[in-house]
Amino acid sequence: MKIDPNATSDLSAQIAKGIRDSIIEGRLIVDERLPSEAELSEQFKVSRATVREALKRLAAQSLIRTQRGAFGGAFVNKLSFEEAYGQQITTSTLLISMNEVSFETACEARYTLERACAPLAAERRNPDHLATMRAEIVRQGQPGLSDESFCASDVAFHRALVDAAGNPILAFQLAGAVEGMQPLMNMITFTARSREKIIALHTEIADAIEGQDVAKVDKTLKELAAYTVELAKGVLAARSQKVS
Amino acid sequence: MKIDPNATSDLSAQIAKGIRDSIIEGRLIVDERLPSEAELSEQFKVSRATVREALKRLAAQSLIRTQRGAFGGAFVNKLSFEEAYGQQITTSTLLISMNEVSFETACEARYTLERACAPLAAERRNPDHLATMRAEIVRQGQPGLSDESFCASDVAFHRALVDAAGNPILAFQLAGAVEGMQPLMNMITFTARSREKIIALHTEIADAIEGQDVAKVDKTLKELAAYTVELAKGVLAARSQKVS
DNA sequence: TGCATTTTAAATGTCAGACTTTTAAATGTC
DNA sequence: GACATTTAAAAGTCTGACATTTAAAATGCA
Repeated sequence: MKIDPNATSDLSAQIAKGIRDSIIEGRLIVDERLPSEAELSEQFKVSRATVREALKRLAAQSLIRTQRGAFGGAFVNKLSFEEAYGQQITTSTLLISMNEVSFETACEARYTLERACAPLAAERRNPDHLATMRAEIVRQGQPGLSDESFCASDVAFHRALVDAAGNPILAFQLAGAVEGMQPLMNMITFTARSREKIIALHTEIADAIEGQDVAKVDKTLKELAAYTVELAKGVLAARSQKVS
Repeated sequence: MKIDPNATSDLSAQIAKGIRDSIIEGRLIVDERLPSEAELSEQFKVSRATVREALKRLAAQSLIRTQRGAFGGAFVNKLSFEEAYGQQITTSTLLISMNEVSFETACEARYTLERACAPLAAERRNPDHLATMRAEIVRQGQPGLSDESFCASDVAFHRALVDAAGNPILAFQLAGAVEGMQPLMNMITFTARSREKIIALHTEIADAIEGQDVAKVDKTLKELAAYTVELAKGVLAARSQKVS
């Protein structure tokens, strides 16, 4: 693994890239220990500080973990679903908030993906998933619930639906679409009437999932998507006024 | 923004978290300049080296960019779709390769999502998308094409399909599912006969997209998914033998 | 011998300070 | 006014030291 002497980027970025490629291409395997910082600084002919910056970059992507003490060091990290979810959500949230993505676009993406999960969820759902969905529906009906808590419960409901599909890769891809929308959703004010309607739709969805009625799930999710966009219309109008 | 004196993690991780939260929650806005490294090291009462490690962590997530020279510094970075795609693909690839995700699971996720895009793609496709798909089909028929190049062209074909849906957020979520599977796909040996069959299916898909025949696209994608899993069966058998 | 304790060495984490390189603004010169 | 030069601020890099953590190795004791 060498570093390009006439590259434009920083040394620490180059070194990080070299190690990252080694991990991605399997030359470094999970739990393998990297050479110590001192050894790496010799190998790459840079100072320890520079090596450390490179390692921090990799740590930020959960590609390595470090352990102090004798026989410690940097180890190739087995990326867990948990960590991957977190990164995915951070990236999605920022992507949506920084690129003036319209509510419609984000909403379309989210519900398109959710509807794709629905057939699998209807087929594979188990009592746990159904119980979670029912519990969240109850929570959503609690009086005095803040808009943010209502949103969080909404996310939990949909998360249960996605989990019911029983495909962790699918769940991972969807985490971003569902949770990355939360900032946008949080701008909505949910009136008592709109909450009632959403809860009714959620109940229909849970019933249909339980009854394994794929067509009904699809239809209701479509309705929910349309209603969500409608609710957002007011917010969007207010936002565009603020800009002008 | 303060740092917890009895936290377990490193100072650089804590500082990075503090700044990261500020960005995510909008207290720091796009293109805003952070204080210089020297100023940050004063604010947080740590050395400049520690501040730099924190900043490198943020740079690795594309949350900031740095510029040298007078009036340079660290700026909150507007996360581009390009950058987000890259991170998403890296994360997905590692997640799949490190967690013994079965070919079936990854394949199911990928085709479930792709099928979800299909109706939108059929509706919104423009001549560019169709041209790209046709071009990739031609490439796939070239004699002497390596398996890896065949795979890469396959990815490009499906990328065009996803792009045709005209929803960048959807495209972003799918990038991981499609491209993250490449290492698994690369394990398959594509015989002349299997290539022929895949090309035929691709042609059917392109035709159906052009003709805006949603049902046909869906049916053909389903077939393609099933055929891909079948092709992988041989590889999977070989892999499980190697383990035992 | 066997167990508890202490020591030790190797590693990361942090710091302080110096020097290098890049960059754009300020200044000077024609 | 156009071009060259200076300058200052900032990131990038290096060096060397010290602090802290950790597990293995050595030691001591019953």
